[in-house]
Amino acid sequence: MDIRAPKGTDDILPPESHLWRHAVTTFDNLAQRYGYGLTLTPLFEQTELFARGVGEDTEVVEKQMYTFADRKGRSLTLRPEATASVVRAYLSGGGDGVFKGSYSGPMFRYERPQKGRRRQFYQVGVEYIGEAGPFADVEVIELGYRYLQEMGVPDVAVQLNSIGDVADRQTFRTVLQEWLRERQELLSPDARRRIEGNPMRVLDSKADTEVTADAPTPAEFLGSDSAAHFAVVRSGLERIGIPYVIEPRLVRGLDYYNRTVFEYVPRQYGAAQSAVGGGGRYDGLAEVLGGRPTPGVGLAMGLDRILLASDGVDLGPLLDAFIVVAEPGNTSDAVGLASRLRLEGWRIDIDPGGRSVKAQFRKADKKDARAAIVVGTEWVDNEVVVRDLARGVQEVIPVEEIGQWLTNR
RNA sequence: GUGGCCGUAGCUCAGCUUGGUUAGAGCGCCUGGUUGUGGUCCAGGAGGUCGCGGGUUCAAAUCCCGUCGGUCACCCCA
Repeated sequence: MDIRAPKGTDDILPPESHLWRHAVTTFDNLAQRYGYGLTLTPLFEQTELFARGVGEDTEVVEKQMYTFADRKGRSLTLRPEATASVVRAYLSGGGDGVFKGSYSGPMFRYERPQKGRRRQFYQVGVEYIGEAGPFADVEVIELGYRYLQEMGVPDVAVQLNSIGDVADRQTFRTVLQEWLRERQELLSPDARRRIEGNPMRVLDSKADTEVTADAPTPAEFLGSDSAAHFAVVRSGLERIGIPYVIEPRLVRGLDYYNRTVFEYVPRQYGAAQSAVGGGGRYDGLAEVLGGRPTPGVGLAMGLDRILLASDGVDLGPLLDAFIVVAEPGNTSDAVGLASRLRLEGWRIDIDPGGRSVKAQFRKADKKDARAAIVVGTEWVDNEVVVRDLARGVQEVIPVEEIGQWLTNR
């Protein structure tokens, strides 16, 4: 086999894929409980959407996008994230009122793969569009935190910061730029390059932590509105019992953020890519994309990293029963029984290949079935043997009682 | 884009330093341990161009060069 999956992509097969399905359905259910509706957007968009939405000076747009020309020469890009798409979809649909959307699916970034970083990776997320008030921030942050709890990710720290509104950022940016220019020769080449284009990102660069230890932080430049907003976000989180820590240097890498930004970081997590999720407010994004000014706040969580950080979740047995064909002559009856039980909604598998009873039981075990149903000599009396595989006990019951028997297990 | 480590059975690896008869282990897989019964145990079996190409040598998984691939880290992000 000389054709393999492209660099940085993975095949996710059973049984591991069951965990992924669980991750997605858990998120779907949670988002529904918070009033978010499923929002499906294209996996590729006009390149312009990300260039403008995410920001020309960001790492993502500068060198991580999968961009290609289609047959008519249009520049398209596989989505590196979903927020810009959802906001675009909101605006395309009229862009009126409050919109709460959730999504899940693959994102694409051209990077050197490593642990917890793939070229095709999977995110779940929500966007709360059209609401400027701080309780939207609180709700989004809470939802992400609850999700990590449900996914068995232990000891999650919510790192929180406010980088101010557009005006605050402008003031801060100017001051920070000045401060950085004075220390240019101490900074890494990357950081020096960013002074003009995107000075805030120097702050959370690990290479320059020593130099920037006493640099000005966004918090010192919050206007009264932003400060009040942030105060309510914090008290709101405390009110519902979501623990957080203020991280003054957290600024995040995408240009569209303003005011509240946050990340979820599991403590004691070995891999280098520590954040399993993050998000923030993006009140200016809609305008950048050509829509009317619309506030918004959102969240994205990386499934790959969540599953790495998770202690594990118990999915329970994958099959309700495995049907064992005791003699070749019973195959047709057994297949018929499987059909009926599946129609009733039970998860049933069967091996009609004429293997030994022993082999079929082995398979029942391997397939993680709760029970085995043996179709054998009792069939002429309309009976089967039902065996509880976990307990190792079995009994003979009439065929029509199988459903009842499975229900009571 | 930069750097470290690694490519031997489906998976995880040993063997390579001191080149030499049929290349090993564990797990997994298949079959069996008589009478229709799994998960434990026991026995047997299938399965390998030693990533690929070239070189050195009487002889290369083992030494040298190249190449492709994987992996981890930096940068940055989910």
